[in-house]
Amino acid sequence: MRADRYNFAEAEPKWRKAWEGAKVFQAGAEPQKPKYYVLEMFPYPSGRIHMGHVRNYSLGDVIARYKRARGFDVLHPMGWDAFGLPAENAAMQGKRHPAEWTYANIGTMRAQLQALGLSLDWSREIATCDAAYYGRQQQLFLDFLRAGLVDRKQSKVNWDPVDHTVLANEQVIDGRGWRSGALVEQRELTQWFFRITAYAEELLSGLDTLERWPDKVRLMQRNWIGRSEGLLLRFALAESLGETSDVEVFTTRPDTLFGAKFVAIAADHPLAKQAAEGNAQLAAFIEECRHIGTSVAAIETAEKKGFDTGLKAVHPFDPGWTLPVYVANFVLMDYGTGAIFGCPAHDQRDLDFALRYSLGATPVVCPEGVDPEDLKITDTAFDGDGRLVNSRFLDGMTVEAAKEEVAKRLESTTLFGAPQGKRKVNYKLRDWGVSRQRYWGCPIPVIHCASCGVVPVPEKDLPVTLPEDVSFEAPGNPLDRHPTWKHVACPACGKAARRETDTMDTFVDSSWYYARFTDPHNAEAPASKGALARWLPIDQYIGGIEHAILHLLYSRFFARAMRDSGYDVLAEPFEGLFTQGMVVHETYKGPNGWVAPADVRIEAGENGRRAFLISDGAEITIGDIEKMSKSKKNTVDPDDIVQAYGADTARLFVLSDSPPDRDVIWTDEGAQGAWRFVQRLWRLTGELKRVAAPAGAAAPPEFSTQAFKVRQATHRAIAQVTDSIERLRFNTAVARIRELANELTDALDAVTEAGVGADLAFAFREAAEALILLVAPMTPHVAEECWADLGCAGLAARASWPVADPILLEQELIVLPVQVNGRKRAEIFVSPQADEATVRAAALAADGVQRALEGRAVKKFVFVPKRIVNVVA
RNA sequence: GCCCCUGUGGCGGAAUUGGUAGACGCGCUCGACUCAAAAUCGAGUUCCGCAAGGAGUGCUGGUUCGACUCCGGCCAGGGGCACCA
Repeated sequence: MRADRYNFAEAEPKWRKAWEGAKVFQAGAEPQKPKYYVLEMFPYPSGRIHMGHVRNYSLGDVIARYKRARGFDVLHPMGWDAFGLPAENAAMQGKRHPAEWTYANIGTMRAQLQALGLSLDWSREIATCDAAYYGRQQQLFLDFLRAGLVDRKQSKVNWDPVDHTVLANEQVIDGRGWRSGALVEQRELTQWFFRITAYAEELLSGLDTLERWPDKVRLMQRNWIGRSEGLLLRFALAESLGETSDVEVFTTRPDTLFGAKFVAIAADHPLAKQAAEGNAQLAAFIEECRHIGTSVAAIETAEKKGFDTGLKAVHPFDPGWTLPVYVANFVLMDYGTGAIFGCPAHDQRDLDFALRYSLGATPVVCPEGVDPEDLKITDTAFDGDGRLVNSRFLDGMTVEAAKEEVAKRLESTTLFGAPQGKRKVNYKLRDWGVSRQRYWGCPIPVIHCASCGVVPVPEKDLPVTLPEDVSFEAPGNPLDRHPTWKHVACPACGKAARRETDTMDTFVDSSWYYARFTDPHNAEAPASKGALARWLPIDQYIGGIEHAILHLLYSRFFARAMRDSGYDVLAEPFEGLFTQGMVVHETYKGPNGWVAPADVRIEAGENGRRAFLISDGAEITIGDIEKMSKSKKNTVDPDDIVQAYGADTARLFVLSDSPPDRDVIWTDEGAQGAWRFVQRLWRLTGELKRVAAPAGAAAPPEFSTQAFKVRQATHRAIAQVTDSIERLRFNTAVARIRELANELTDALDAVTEAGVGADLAFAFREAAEALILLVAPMTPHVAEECWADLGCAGLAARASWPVADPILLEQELIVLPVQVNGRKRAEIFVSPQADEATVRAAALAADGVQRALEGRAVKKFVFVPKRIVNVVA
């Protein structure tokens, strides 16, 4: 017996079981079909899923289910980005082992994700903290080491004094640790680095091939890589300082060389250290520079400060012209050469500095149409284009030509036996420091031997597993404190040696997981050749914009590093990328701070919405709509929604209304709207079933107008929903499905049960099945329930995508708007094939057109077939 | 400071990519059913106007038969980078 209401609580688990039993979502079962790899960024097992996860995985699931219906062998896997600091923090606070904490969270979150009915191949589930996974990562590390893509170098690192760990530059936000928020200090340590800079040019040019990536992300990566072309040039010192007789600078503006007023070097430049040896004041200044420079607050307020070393640099084009050499706090040691020449007239920073130390500013570039005599530099530097002035042999040249001329001359002159200048391309991109002094990460598989140096762990000894018996009582790295773990015999000479106790940055874990999914249980290799070849690249990757730079750039690097270590993978792992928006929610503020939505009652009237506390009825303030966060208490727990309305409602809501790349505002009313539609689908298919032909009925030879119209509505919806899904415009796909539901409701209202002939019955059957299949990627459970109720064979999840019949998309009569002078005045009904003369006659005869013309003559008649008519009078 | 994006009803948004602005949903108003409520169903809902009609996609100027869409200048909001020589 068919119930009036759709009971999701019964239906949803039932259909998930059916899918599981039939192994519908297992990838690779049909190798004869084309492959499609859709992947959402895997979650960190923080404890519970949030609405952002629901949105991310619902988006991916629509694509996965749609592509499956279109005949692809779909790979849609799920795993856990399971290493990282929170597990260790939890261990310190809750005295639980990080592994226990992590796997408990994974258990909870897996159950939550499964309750959403996602079409995932759970047989491929991985966790990066599993030795089966990180052992293969260690293998990759050794491959990269062998290929010369790994470095070990002394380096100044960002030290987080709270988390007791080194942070990558990218993990320092506003001078503070990205997790702890503590002010970062600088320390010198020997660190492991991936040589991502070796791929700077390739990572940059590769962006141009990523046509299915958002422009925004490509631009952000481009800026991050930060390519600039310039010139390395050496200034001779008028008097050598010890061994040092010159200083090399990098500049992108060699054309402004005749405007130079000073040379500035970084505080940690070797020359600065040398000069400070006999100069206590300079040494003090250098020390001062070291203390600022980390926090952004300091950088913003810090003035351009310098200290004159007393050294003089000789101008490359005039032996009699010397420039003072300053140590300056705004010169960075790790970009270019750590030294610059300053041209105050054409660089704002240089000007600020020159004004402070009265170094002058001679303009050497004059914009077109300005008299050089009128050129005055006061407090704003001119960085625009123009022609050279005050520059001897460069005078009159364009900036471009002058750059070329200076480069050419300095390349051919020599200083101390080497060319004085050299063209150079510089990048902002730095090598990727991956060492972390942490326990809960992938151990770096090398051994330090006093006699053999750094020795890679032999492959047969992989994985290097984490010891389980560790304590988190003291700060610092538990691996280093462990009594036995680090003491091993050197694989090369057999003498006592020491294991590397650093673990890898967790960004390493997420840089290749997509490759592991192709062959997740391989015990010999990261993945087999065949699996990589079959599944990569990822056809559609989906995740948050917050990973626009780091994760995506590291993954692109990893693919290249794998390629160059002998793996058969493409340089670009993600062919299509989609960055989805956040789930946001209104905030509520009462007298005692933020109030959770669950504790608020909203009243809406003509005069707007007001919020009241449920507990005592007191009115509270409705605040801004913001990203869901615990601090603002504006979160909605997905479990509560699934409990109250079912998974389909939650899925439908996050897909409706907002385009997927924009933020979606969670509202209770909207959730109820989604719930109503889920119920309506059930009722509507029930009503359609009552008048529809049985499943599999043959098409009648002829269709009445009424039946034909129902078929047209169905096929037009099929075409438009398909197009929307292809373009990832799920909000319009949902809207179009709702429109079809409205049209079918109207069609049902217009007939009586007795008046339905074979043709109309066929049309209703076709419509009901199409409606269900179109909505199935979004609300798969109710679709399955309706599908079964309609008597259709098999599972809706296995059914083919409906195909629109082009003949049914054509219309015999169309509505053509008629404008007079660009304003719509009438509508005429004509055949889409109607010629201009016919349309003109009909248009001019229309009442509204006659009225608007007021007897004036027609000056021009514009006719765009199937679109519009415009009468110009 | 530099770079980028976005501005459409009360709200989220749609618009065949230069061709009927406001699809679809939320909210609201009125009505039906009900003792009542919920649920459901029906009608309406850009603004001004009783209406005829007029105005209208942040502002402003332009191109065009025709502009939310293209171009110039402003304004507002959001994001990224940030002493990168």
